[in-house]
Amino acid sequence: MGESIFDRSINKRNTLIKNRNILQTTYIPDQLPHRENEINNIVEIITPSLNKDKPSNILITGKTGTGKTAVLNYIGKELLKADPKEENCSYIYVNCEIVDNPYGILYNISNQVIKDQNSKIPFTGWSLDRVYETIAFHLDREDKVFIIVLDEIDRILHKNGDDIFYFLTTINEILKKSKVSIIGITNNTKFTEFLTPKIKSRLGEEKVVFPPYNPEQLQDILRRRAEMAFEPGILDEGVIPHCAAISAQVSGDARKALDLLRVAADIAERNGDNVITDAHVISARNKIELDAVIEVIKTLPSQSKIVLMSIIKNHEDKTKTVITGDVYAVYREICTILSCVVLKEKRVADLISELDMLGIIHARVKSFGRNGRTREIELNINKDIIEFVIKDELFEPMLNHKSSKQMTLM
DNA sequence: TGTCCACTGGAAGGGAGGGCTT
DNA sequence: AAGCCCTCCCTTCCAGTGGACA
Repeated sequence: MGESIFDRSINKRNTLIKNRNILQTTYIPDQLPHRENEINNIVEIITPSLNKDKPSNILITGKTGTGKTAVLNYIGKELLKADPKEENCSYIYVNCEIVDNPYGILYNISNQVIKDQNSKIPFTGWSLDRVYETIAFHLDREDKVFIIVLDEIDRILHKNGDDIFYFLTTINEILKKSKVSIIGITNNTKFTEFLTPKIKSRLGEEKVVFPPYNPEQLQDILRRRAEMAFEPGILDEGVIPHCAAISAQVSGDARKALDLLRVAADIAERNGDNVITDAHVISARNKIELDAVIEVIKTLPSQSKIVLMSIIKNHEDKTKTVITGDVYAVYREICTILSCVVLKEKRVADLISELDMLGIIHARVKSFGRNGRTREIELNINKDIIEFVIKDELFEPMLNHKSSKQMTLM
């Protein structure tokens, strides 16, 4: 065997990280420290399901990285241990962020309920009513409790999700034998405000709030993971407190803390350093932020990219404030140059709002008196980064056309 | 004090594209 | 093949509005 270009890289790897898996945010540890109260609380509520009694519906709220998903996954595992053959109770987990339309969610649920390959629901094509009926029919063929966990439940709402909530919360009136109880998870505390009162009260029969971790708790969580993931002695003593402090500042986000630690370790490893230090944590923070931004911009639909480009072009004149109308004018020009479809004002205005929600720009509504009321648009991210990312085949013609000065910047 | 601008925000609906059903 | 259905992206329509200016 000859030498491979990977040899050097492979030798350098795995010197620091013993078990990378443990630092991934998807990893479910055997213990979830500092969530004992929440776990007990939920367990108490859903225990009746083991006797085929319907537990109350639960609405779980808490910011990102407070362990909601981890806890619910953990509970699902434990429930299966208590009832291995699922004779009394089945646990169904659906992440509404991945599939956020009513059909998709029901399809997802049905896939876990209907085991018989031949009666499966097609992933599109049926009417929702038919899907409802089919799911209800299959639920009732058994005689047990179905606990349906809807993670990121607020995502459904924007997509006309009223019907699906109505279905899920009233389904017990149709069922003769089986029972369904819903556990909704959301990080949006205002989520229930948008629900009709009936659905609101049904969905939130019980409420469990996950508070953010404080810095000490975050440190403890990180220490436990680090012990399993790393060889001993490779962590500078400041590293864990530093990771914890950074993420405690934001929202007590354990996911972020773990990301920091993992990426810091990656960076140290790649540099061939023997010890993970504060400096690595700082690089990690920058890298994570930058990567996230780049990823968001990269995956933007091309029309949004053009809108974003229009905003940048408008900002080249530093003296004026950029408003929706200006952006639209430039947007038209760019579309013409690229010879692509020109969307209407309303749509472009909506795309601007979306860019704002993604945090790429800051667009707040402001009144200019006689000059109308519109959005004042600012860039939230370095323009060179955006241009660098957007510069794909789509924009080659435009960048060449506009100015060669711009090109040299990249 | 009222006017009036340049939109905003919400709703409704079209139509293309996925696919099922008969 | 014709008729449905759902979702996504988009257009059309319209009432509503904060504040500079007359």
